[in-house]
Amino acid sequence: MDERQALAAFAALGQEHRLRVVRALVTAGPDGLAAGVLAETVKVAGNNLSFHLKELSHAGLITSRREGKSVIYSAAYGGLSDLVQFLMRDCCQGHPEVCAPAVAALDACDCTTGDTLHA
Amino acid sequence: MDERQALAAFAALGQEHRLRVVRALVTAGPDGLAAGVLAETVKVAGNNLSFHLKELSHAGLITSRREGKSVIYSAAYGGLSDLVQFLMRDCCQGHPEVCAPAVAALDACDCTTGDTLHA
DNA sequence: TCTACGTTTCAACGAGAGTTGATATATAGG
DNA sequence: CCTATATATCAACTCTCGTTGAAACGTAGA
Repeated sequence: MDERQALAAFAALGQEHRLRVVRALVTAGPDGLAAGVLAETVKVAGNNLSFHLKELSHAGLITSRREGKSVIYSAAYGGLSDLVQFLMRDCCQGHPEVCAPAVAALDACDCTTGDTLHA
Repeated sequence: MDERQALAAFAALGQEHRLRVVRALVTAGPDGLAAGVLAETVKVAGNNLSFHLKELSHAGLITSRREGKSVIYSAAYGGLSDLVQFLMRDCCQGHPEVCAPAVAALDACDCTTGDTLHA
């Protein structure tokens, strides 16, 4: 991920309604949520939400698929991890203990309770 | 970290000059960089940079200390990790494999080459 | 085909963010 | 004390972003 993409992603997340959308989709999991459901969850008018969803999609943070009359949005987990990686890259110039908290933060994720990683 | 803080942090990072400042400080390490050096690095006028540094500081992403005539800024690694944690919290609702890439992204950090973590 | 529903697009308005230039504060040295 | 350096503050302007309302598009069922 280059600076331009990261910039778009952070700018997208720096907006109340868009951040709530991403959080809702991250917790919702890969099944995602319909645009209408998101509109109720985030309490934003449909047309306005559509604008934000477009921006999030363009920033590579969410993906969409049509299912009948509904459009289902889901979090782009790959894009999110790329963003985290961009932010913390080269954080350990001779001082590994400094950015350890950042890694520990993600370790708190349930992902790591299994033996999928750190095997 | 609550939503309001995360929002301020993401909004702060969603600006070209501020993102470059944070990246410069993250790679610089805990020793930090003087405001003047940052101004040259990011190529922003001093008065303008001051405005951005204030915003980053208020967002909890950087800290400052005075050393003689200079003011030295450094990355607030704790704030950064809190932000990452906020973004990815509850990402594993029954699908641990989904957010694994995000953790793997941070694992690529040199921090994890030592046995400080995952012991 | 017609109607209902869900979602998207468009133009216009209002509010806020970023830049600039001038000015002010703080520290160090002569 | 006076000057030079480093950084911060302020007011003004410009421009972009987010919201709103009206209208269009796409899909499913009668």
